[in-house]
Amino acid sequence: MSDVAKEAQVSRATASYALRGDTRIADDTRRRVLLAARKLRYSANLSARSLRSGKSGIIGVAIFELDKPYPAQMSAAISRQINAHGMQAIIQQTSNSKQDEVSILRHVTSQLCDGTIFSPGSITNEEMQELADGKPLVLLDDPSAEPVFDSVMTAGFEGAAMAVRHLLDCGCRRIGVVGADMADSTDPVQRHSVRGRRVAGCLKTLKAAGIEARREDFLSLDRWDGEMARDLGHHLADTTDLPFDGIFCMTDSLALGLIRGLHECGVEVPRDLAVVGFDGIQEGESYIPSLTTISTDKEDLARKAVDALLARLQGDDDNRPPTRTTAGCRLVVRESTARIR
Amino acid sequence: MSDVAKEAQVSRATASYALRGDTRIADDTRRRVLLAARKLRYSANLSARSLRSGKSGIIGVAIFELDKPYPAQMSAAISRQINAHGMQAIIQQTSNSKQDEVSILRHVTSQLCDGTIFSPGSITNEEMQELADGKPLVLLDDPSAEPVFDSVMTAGFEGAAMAVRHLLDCGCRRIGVVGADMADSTDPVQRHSVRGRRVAGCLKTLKAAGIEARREDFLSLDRWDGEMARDLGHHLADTTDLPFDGIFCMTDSLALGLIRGLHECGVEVPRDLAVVGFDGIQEGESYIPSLTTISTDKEDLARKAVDALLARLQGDDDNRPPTRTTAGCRLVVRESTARIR
DNA sequence: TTGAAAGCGCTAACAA
DNA sequence: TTGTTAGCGCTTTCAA
Repeated sequence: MSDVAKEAQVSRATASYALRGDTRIADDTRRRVLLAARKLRYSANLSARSLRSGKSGIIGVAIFELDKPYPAQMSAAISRQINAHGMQAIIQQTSNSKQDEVSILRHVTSQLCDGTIFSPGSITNEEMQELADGKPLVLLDDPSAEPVFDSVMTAGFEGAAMAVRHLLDCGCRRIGVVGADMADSTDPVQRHSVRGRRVAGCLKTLKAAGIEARREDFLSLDRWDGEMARDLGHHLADTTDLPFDGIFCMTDSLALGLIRGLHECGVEVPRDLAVVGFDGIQEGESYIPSLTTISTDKEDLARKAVDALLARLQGDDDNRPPTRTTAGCRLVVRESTARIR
Repeated sequence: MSDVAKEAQVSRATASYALRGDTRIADDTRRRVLLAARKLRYSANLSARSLRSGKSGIIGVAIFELDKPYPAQMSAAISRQINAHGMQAIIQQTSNSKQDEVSILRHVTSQLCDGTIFSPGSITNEEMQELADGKPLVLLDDPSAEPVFDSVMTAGFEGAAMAVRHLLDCGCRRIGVVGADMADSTDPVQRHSVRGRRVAGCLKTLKAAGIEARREDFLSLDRWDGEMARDLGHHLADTTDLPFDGIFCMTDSLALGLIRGLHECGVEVPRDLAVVGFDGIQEGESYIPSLTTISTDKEDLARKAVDALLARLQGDDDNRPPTRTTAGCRLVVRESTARIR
């Protein structure tokens, strides 16, 4: 920077101000400095700036497996949104391991990022608060009953309710749910989780339709993983009498795995039963059959998350209570529920 | 750090050495320092460390669209590999825009990362060299004729040759190629690109089989995008006589889009023609029909890329010529080529 | 084996 | 409107 200042015949401080567009600097001076900077191909040292000012212009995005479609598409959308605000986005993978979550918060988020959009796995609010070290965090699908951080939620309750409503509208009467326990909607720990809210939505619609939900209609899985759903499909198809004519899966990946598993055993969707997913991943559109789903509006989610973070960053009032917004979602009807009643 | 030093009753310098495991510090002293650090929940300030030492322990991964399966799965693998070496990985999206590529190199890579694994889009070697500012770069599928940086390649030539060989083995005689021009293998600019190498592989196998390649069997697309392939599928299916009995697609995403497009017009894979993709994305496994593909070994690619970067980082000899390695790949035969001859 | 002290490149308070 | 100057928290040279 000294070189730039010398070239522009000003002091280092003036150069610093001019480069960052401080209004106190005269237009003419600023122009001279910018010219000099361009000429010398100068760009400010991030470490030094960050050390001194505590700001880096970098926003972190921390999310579980990036090789799964939903988190990948979500973080891509958030990253674009951050760039649109002139900041740099860096994405990190928590791999659903607490150790990685802690390490990211401790070594990158709190150190380097002005703020982070975080998809919490097994870490607690207390741990986050300590590790974030005062840097603002916006959580995606925060499962806490008492929010401590700003968060953006997916519309689990409304979405699942719509999904089951749609299955009923398609004429389904024996509805199964894949990826959760019926008890998840009442369990104090699971209740506010993605899973709990989606189950609650299912139950609401079933109840409204006068259908009694039964525990055995909820098929839990150890992980939300397409391979597990595929195995479940085999298992379901092999039971002598198919117990369901419609299935709601907690995620699109589960739905696609399930459809594949059923297919491998001769049960076809939508011919033999209807399937609805949740998330709206791109893959569902070109799958055969294409997947009916509750599609979360990822642009909307990204916008709300980034806006919440920027509000905190510019925030005059650091102590205002955490906000909680919900991303839009809509039912996208495709082939997987195209049943002749 | 002063606090830690005081707590451990040593000087700040000693604390610094002890924390980083310098051998000069007596075991006993080190233990005292580590204990103090833990007690005070101290962790070193990244900006300060990086400003002073020029090292951050962070490796960058810059890749085009993260919402596409192949780059997402690749960067996830690289990120895990970096973590396995005890370093932090940050992923950035170039969105295939030169502006983003420049911005990432200028503001993050050269400033913050000890090195970067970079998937070049439209940026030139000269620009990278200037922007990287001495920080090592490892390129993924570097298209340059004269490499300037270390790089890891996918086995485009061998893979494509295998793919077409497999189509021939399945009894296909009228083979189409989707996503490239025949001229790409000879065009001086495209020749070393992913596209050019894959086309060259096709041509080699065809020639060896005594089949003359025709320009019109190569169906170019503006972008490697599933939607474009889907449209192409419509178009192909609508021609009175299906011109191909086997198609090799430049990528799995193209293959899935194409199969879907054909399906929408009543042409079924593999019944009416066989399709092979390239990349080995997870989605191909559970698609209906499951996709035969040339699967790039992503773990191998990640390992080679990270090893090359670490070698440069520890490198005694900064001037040794750039290395170029190739990731393994294998033919994975699935339903999309299961034809009765 | 440890400590004192300089300084990485920048920003921001203060002075002019 | 611009310049002077004191650090931000750490690492590393040099001296003890």
